[in-house]
Amino acid sequence: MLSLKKYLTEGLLQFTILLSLIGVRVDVDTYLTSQLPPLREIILGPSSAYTQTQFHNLRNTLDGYGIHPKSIDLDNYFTARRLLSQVRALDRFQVPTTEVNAWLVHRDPEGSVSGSQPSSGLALESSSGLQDVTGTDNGVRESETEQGFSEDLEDLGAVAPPVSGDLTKEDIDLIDILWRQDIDLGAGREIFDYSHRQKEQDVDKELQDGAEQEDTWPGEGAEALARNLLVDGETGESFPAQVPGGEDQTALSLEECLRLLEATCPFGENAEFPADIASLTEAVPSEREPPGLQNNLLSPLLTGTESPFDLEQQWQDLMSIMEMQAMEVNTSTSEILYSAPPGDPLSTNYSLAPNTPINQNVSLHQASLGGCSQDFSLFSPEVESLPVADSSTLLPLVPSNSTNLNSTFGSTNLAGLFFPPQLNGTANDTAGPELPDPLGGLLDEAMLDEISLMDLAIEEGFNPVQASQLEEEFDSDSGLSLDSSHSPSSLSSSEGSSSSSSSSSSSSSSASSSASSSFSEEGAVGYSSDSETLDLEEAEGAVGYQPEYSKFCRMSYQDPSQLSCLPYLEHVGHNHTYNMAPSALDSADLPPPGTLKKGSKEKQADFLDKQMSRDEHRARAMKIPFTNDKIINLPVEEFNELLSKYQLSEAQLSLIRDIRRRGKNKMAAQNCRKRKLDTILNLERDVEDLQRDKARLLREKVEFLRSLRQMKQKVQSLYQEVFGRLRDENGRPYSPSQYALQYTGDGSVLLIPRALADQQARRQERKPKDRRK
DNA sequence: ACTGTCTGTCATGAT
DNA sequence: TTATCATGACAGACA
Repeated sequence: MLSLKKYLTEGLLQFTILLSLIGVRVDVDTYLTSQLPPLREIILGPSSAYTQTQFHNLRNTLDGYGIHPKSIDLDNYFTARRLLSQVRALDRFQVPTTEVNAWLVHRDPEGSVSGSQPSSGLALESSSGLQDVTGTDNGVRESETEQGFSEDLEDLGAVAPPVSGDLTKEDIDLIDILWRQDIDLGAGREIFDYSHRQKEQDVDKELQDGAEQEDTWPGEGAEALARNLLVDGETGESFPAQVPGGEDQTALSLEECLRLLEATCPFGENAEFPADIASLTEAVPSEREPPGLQNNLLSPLLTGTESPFDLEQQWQDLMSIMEMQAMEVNTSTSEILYSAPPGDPLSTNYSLAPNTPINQNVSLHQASLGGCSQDFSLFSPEVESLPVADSSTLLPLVPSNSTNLNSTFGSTNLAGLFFPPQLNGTANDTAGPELPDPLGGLLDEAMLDEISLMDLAIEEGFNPVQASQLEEEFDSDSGLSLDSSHSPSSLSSSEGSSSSSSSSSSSSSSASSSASSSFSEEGAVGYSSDSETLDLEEAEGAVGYQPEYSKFCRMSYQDPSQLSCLPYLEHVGHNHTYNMAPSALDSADLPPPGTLKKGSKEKQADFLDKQMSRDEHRARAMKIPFTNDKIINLPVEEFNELLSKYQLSEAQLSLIRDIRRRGKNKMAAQNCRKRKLDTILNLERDVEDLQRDKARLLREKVEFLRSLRQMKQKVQSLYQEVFGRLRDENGRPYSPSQYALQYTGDGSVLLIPRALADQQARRQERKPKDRRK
């Protein structure tokens, strides 16, 4: 729990930084107006504070384009930037990992990540990106750099998890500070109110719960968001669902970007397409957005389609962030899945599995993981195969899409929103049927099959594990309580517990009870023999073998199927005389040879006599002059010395050696059994731990897969979006059947002929297979 | 009487 | 070689 809290705290800080670096401010403001407190708190607070710098950067940058800093132009700017960095981020989708988060936290704020993550999208900064070519001022570049960094964070899952109830006062204070800084920028203070935060936390809790119970919130969140999207929390500007101005500004920004893009790239073959578009998290694929953005943005280059400001996109952004937050919680400790080529540019995988973006999820759907089942529904074949209510969402260039906004947006079916645009080819040229599947390589069949199996396994293992955890908590107490309660004759044992071995089941239990205070955890060191006749003197201090006894109880308690504690306790009446302390053994003196019959002087003599072992009786019969304890436990030298002191017959010596041998073997057997039991218990614990780990890893894997799917869908939509905006010299769109975008390792985006792209895709597809072999 | 468990003992191998 | 230990197998005691 502590680790989780720590992680959440760190995540919050990371997320703060992240958001500050992202240009999501305006969008976030939109979210602020929503009824989704957690986002408002987590996102807005930090972002607004850190965005201050970003904000000014943006302003400076935007000034060059005549965008008013306080106007809705910011929205446009951010939208444009988001698109660019989305495209830019196409080549660095990565599985979020905790390790990476840490790395990001300590990362140089400069944003020069290329060294540590060569293939990351940050490489774009150094690459011949759009900005570089166009020679925009440094401000832009910096902001983009930061944004790229933040995007990386997001891509890597660095988004802070919902803090929920664990939000510490420091966190709140930090957020408060950040918000205060941001108030100047127009961010509504009410959003930062603690009450809001409480609500947010509640929602966060739901989100976290969703991590295990898998998302029941989306619909509500979407509705709430939809209701409140209309007001910009920071600027206070009303933001109607169909805000014409907003798109215009956004369009302008985009237009500028694209213009730069065009200037950079002649849009011929191999034309370089520096994709610097905003963060992925921020820009959950906005199927709606494209139309609106295109609308006015790309006037010279693109045929714009009109659409209102994209509410759906914002909603999706929100959902994306929330998803990542929720994901973060569960993936806090995961590093395993990160083995997937982290920096592997999408170019590597981009066209590996064209038109098969979703089929991998079949196994997921089949998985019956309880907690995740609902999430799986997002990717379930049925859902994915469902006809998108508004296919236009996937077709940015279709002007008529805007009209369908409400229908789609109103839908609570997330699956529909995240629906991959694979089927849209008919409606739009840009939405080519050959849309590559950049992430297909990450979701290979084997991986998914494994997940399916793990899902099945987890169902079996998870609950038992939890149960065992609870049982372990009871464990220590249960053993003692059972033990003490079980010894009905403890009182009777008190009479002769110091020196007598138990003669019956009752006395034996007394022995065990007395031993409870003196037994040594490590192995049986004592020895006591069965008693057949009364001999109080000789009776060796019978010390019950508490450890083994308790362990049996424990084990049986943990798993009733293995051992039934009660039945075992019934058998406790046996002579559990292990681990007798050497001192107790020494206390037993030589038995008076004549006391073969019950001594009337000692009441317990009867019982004790019965407790005598066969060897003891034999020894007495043979008139062995020393106790069996000594015979057995004395060191060899002392034992030999002892033997030398007496004139013993051959029969006596033989008996003594047998007694010693048997006695030692007896203890050895006890130790052996104890070890065996310990081994079993340890194995049991190991199994439980492994089951827990397995369940945890499976959850993490599921989360990763989910995020991967989302990112893949983002990529698809962005691909279509970007591709759809590309125009050749004549202003005509490129045919997706003839051209394709390809991402290179340095972050640049190339427009290459489809044939070449397919060829490269095939080539890269073989590599992983070869590696496997 | 039967059964399961615990325990002691033996045989055997290892140290 | 002897002593000791470890362990499987067996049998007796016990509930």
